[in-house]
Amino acid sequence: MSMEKYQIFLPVSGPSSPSVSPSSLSIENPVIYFHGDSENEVRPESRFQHLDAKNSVSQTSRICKGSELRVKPGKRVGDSDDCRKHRFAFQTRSQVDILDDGYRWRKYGQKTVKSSRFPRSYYMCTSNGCNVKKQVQRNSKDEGIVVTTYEGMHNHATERSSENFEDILRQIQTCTPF
DNA sequence: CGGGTTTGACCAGCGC
DNA sequence: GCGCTGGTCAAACCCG
Repeated sequence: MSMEKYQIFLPVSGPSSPSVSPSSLSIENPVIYFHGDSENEVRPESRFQHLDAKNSVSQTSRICKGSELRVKPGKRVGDSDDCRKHRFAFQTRSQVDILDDGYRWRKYGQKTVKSSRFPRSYYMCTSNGCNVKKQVQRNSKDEGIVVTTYEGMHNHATERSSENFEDILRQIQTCTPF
């Protein structure tokens, strides 16, 4: 794995330590991208693009762009704020799509996307009042890589301990200040 | 029976 | 204006 693959994009605001802990996975060469706060005029997308312009980057920005604009009458207006304020994407090399991050997720949709030959799955947190969503998709260039995009902040604690991956995450962040 | 998944339909934004 | 695309809904279904 190249050194460049370990570059990490830290959020300008938002979760200081993302609750991402696929402890049940065989994590190999995690590649993590954090998406900054667009409200603060920070455009981390450009930094994304130099690393992986064709995959998770463009999709992440498209996802949130759509979520901001598409608010149905009387339906979850708060989603747009969460999306703008807290979102990040990361990649893991894994055999399974679903990351065990300690939260409970309900799948609410799956779509085939044009940019990838693999379907994109949509999940929402099942905790009452928690509007966090995530999207999971395999990298079309490398099907061993799973791209996970989180939107929003959990307003509750994890249901299970997720220390294993947090340790890994901490090590990565320590090794690669950006 | 309750909770989660599947899947087709629907809707809105965007590009042409 | 229209078609394409992505995100969400919701009914049907599955499973413990």
